[in-house]
Amino acid sequence: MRVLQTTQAQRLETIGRLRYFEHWNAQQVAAIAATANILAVDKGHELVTRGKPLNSLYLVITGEFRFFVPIPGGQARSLGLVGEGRSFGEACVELAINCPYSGVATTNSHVLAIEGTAFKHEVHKSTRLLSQLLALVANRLMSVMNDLETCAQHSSLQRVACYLGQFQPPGDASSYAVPIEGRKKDIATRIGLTPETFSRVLTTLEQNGTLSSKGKVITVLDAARLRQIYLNGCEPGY
Amino acid sequence: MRVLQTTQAQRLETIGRLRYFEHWNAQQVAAIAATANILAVDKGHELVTRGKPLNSLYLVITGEFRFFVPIPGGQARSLGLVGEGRSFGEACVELAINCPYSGVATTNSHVLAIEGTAFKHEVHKSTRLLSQLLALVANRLMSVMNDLETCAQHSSLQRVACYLGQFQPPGDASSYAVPIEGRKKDIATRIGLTPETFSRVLTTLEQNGTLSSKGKVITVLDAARLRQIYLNGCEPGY
DNA sequence: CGTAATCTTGAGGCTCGTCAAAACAAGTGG
DNA sequence: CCACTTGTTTTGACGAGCCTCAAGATTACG
Repeated sequence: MRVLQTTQAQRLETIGRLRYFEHWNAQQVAAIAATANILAVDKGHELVTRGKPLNSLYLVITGEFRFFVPIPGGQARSLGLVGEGRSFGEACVELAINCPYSGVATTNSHVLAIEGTAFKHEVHKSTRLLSQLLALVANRLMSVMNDLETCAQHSSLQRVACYLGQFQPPGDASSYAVPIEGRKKDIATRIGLTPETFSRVLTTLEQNGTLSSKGKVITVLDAARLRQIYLNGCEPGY
Repeated sequence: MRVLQTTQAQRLETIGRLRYFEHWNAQQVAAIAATANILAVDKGHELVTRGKPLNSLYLVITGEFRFFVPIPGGQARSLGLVGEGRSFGEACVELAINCPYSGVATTNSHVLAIEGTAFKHEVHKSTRLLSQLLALVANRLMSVMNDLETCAQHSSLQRVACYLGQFQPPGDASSYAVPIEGRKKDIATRIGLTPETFSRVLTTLEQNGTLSSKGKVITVLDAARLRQIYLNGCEPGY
């Protein structure tokens, strides 16, 4: 990881292109640009570490980051991916606490690192920015609650069914595609399973016609049956 | 559950006694008091339900509520307790989404129900109130992340060790008390175990001198060993 | 003091994790 | 374009750990 040498003008320009700052006025942007840095992060580098202080918040300009909770002597628990234009670290910066997760670059990436205190200072003067940040943190809370519900399911079948059910579009289409970003391994650990078990469950569900799994493309074919599996658990026949 | 007939003066007086509103000025308090109600909730009544809209946020005046995620055909996953002076529902109200958890009164309780739209309207006009709410939601996020980490542990021993480790006070005292509010059953499901397994793990840890468990009082006696269990997992001898 | 709820203890079955190896996919350099 | 490397996914066999069911002990409460 290295800090790119940038001028204030360059940083302003970068920030100006990010939708994250679309409600920020020129003065607010200038204040945080003055303390910001652009970092080049190599693939595989751990930019933030669970338990360590987090003095900046980060915005992904290009590339992608994977987040997880490390577990002593075992598979880390995945939390998800953050791609271009999205951010992380707000809640830690806000509370000035140690980071509860680790994050590594999945690709060579560029990130904008914004000094936490400057960010807080600007945001806390504006109801508009505070509202925006509040919504972001609240959404993150809901997302984690959702994960928590999924891994609270008893059986591996139910966990997978619960996970896949999230992606059902509004309406009652019985067939829909499930987006798989990143590795299946990460989906597995995210819902509290090993990659092996996750793979086995997918083949089971494929064999009984509930879904089709071809490489990185999973398609739910029978949403009603998926829902039955979720509700009934280990009903005989599955 | 019944709505108590109250006057604006009574509601103002109730709100005035709650620390939650200590940074609210008279005008702000008056605005939400106008839309508020005081509810008497019987023990066991489910005030909020997972998946249902939540149009109010709630403040517990007297009594206590238990929150959980219901799981089809099995033990619900506990989320924790909310006692007097504390609140719930902010994040749902903010995002205007369905409630991700259910909550029941553990005792006959009185709660202040505040109309969500009025609350939002007032809060979003003030940087001070927004900051307060942001901190509250961020803290809740961290709390859930913490739970998530605990139930991500592999073995039941590690989960319990991880849970108990949270309560270690700063410094390196090897002995400390663990507060148990509510039922052990709820601690168990909160960390992804059955009550039976949780009970067994406690007796195991008691037999090897790591802690003492007498009814509702758990005392960690050997914090260093607890930490070893957490780190090493199924090390022989435990 | 009696009823209800919670907690503990016991026995057994089954799911899931572990280990290991093969199949597959993707990216690299010649 | 193809061999090679690296990393991910799949498949198989096996065993441990946890959940389930059930009954007893303990606590809380009216």
